[in-house]
Amino acid sequence: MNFKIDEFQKSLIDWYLEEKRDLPWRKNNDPYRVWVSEVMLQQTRVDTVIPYFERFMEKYPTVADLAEADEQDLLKVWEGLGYYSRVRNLHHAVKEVHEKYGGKVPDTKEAFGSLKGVGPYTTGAVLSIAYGKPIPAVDGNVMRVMSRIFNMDDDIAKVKTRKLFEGLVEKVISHEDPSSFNQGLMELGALICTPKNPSCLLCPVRDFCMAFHEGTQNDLPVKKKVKKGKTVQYISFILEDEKGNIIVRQRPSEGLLASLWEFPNHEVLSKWKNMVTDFESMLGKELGIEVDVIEPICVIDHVFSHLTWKIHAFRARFRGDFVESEVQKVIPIEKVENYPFPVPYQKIWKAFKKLRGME
DNA sequence: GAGTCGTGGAC
DNA sequence: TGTCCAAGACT
Repeated sequence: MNFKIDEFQKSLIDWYLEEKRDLPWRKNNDPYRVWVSEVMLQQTRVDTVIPYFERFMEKYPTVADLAEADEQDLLKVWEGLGYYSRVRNLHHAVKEVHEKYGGKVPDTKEAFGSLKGVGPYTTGAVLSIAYGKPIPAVDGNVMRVMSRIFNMDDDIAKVKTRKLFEGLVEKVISHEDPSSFNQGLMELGALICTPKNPSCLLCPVRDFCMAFHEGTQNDLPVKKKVKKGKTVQYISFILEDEKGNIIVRQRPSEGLLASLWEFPNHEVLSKWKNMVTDFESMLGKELGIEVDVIEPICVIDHVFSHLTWKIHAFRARFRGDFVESEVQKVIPIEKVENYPFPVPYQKIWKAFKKLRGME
């Protein structure tokens, strides 16, 4: 097959300019705006991101606004979007841009690419879209599209393969319009060159595609399967006093769901005889209060990328002097939702409200 | 290089 | 219910 680069570029870019979706972050090319969208879109679907992006840009329209933001407020805006270190890293990086670059997002690979949370993909995406730089932006879409166009069976789960594709894109990227070229590859992957049942008959670069030529498009890309993680059981109490106050606590600042809030809980240990009574007495000693379980709320199965939680949630009442701290508080029931909670605890809270007839 | 780090939608 | 993800980065 005779692969003419300029014809390939034109076919892809013409198609993109004609068919691109009208998405909120495509309203203009403000580098900060593009940057925020790219961070939100990491491993996250477009439909999920849209409402979060709108709210985020309304609350933090500029670098200066975000630089001055409060960490807990940011987590609340990000609540439910997942991969919470993204927003912490973004905050850190934006503060650096604010202080070190006077609020102007740097336009070089070296400066922008060394910011926290900005990897090879985000570097290429932001610099090509916002500044028109011919730098590859290789994500899952691009690897799928390229592996089909060049009929390559390299395992796209490997870092080495991403680098291979970056080298390839460098050779074929348009220097006229790098933005439309990069976005065109991704848009093609999202709309036409889909993981399953690609719409090859509608594809603008079908004539350049070796996999279509060979009929191998359904076998590509090759990706090693990830093994699913183990299940860990937890027991959790929503603890109320007579006045309707609730105990909440903050998770550690590093690791899974860092700095988000939750209800008191503990992993169910195999040495326990009865998780309800064992946790009841353990919590009572730990917090210096009397704890009485009232009734079960629900059981939540929550699947993460690498493990599963099974949480047994109960209503309970507490009496005595609870000692508060920065990470462990008694708050009025109507203020619970001011705190950022991960989804499994949101579900428990919702079930609790229903049980108590609060909705 | 292999784990860690979320969530909800499609099939 | 199970599987595979979706515009990745960090350790």
